[in-house]
Amino acid sequence: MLTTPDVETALRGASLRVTRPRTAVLAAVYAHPHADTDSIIGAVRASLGEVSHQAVYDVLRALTTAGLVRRIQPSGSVARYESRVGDNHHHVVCRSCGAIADVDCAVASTPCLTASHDHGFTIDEAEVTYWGVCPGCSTAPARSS
Amino acid sequence: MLTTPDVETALRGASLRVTRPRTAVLAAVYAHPHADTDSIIGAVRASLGEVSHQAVYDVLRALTTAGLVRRIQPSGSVARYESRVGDNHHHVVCRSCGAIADVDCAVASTPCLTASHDHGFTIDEAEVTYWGVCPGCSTAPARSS
DNA sequence: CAACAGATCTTGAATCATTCAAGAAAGTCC
DNA sequence: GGACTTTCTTGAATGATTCAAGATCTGTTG
Repeated sequence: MLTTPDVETALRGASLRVTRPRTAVLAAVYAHPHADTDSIIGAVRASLGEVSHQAVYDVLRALTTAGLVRRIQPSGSVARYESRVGDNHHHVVCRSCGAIADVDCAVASTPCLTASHDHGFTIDEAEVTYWGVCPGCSTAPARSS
Repeated sequence: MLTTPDVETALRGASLRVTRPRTAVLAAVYAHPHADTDSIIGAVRASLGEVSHQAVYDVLRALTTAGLVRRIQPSGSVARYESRVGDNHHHVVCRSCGAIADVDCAVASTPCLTASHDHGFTIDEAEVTYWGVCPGCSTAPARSS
């Protein structure tokens, strides 16, 4: 569990002003990895009372820009946020229910960055998304059938 | 260049009915790799005259389901489609202008699939997205500055 | 070749995540 | 404590994508 002072320290460390919405949003991202914006809004409101969705969007963008959280968005999904940053890990996404789990890359640090200079691009990150079916959905038949 | 008969053969091969919108959409995807839906609608209308956007959406979904085209959607981008399927290749995306280029995976066929059974997921695909800056944007300063 | 059945296209509206804008409120620095 | 700037609130707008109902066309059978 992350304490409020921890969160405040993280914010100040990133030269961000410390406000109630910000501490609550950052704490929510830590508490609910891979949560979408709507879930985060819900979590923030549960701890602070009413907070505008716009504030949450703004805060998430500020935190993402500052590098305190990472935004991920698998195809067909809304934006999701996580607090694990800087440790080159990847994600498995369930094709059936959309669940996301972390996966430490088997290969060293930056795996497929080997394809580096193709087409003259200057590549700075390789993002890997594994697609499959989660344990829950592989036993239970797909809801849609 | 792909001829109309080629496209029709591809459609029939996938057990899809051959209609004008479908041949035009499939040809457009072949002609404009990584085009977004709106561009495809434009290309289709250029060759057929008026076609409803709904038809294009339907066709793209049918083609995607049939495996004739692949849908890709990097974070923050709208859906894009490409005709290269079945050859495990990946993409480089320019952070500045959103340009997309193909990258053949340096590693064998299914690169990072090594992380396979983490969390009990049954993984069937590993999708890699390289993020960087394209040649054009790396020389010219970012438009936004 | 004609007719049938079902898939596919057209039209028009709705959804929903995200963003824009303007003013009020709060945080930081002096 | 006060001024200045950033951030939050409120309310509306945007835009890709989807839903729905009816008309039309394709592939197939008689």
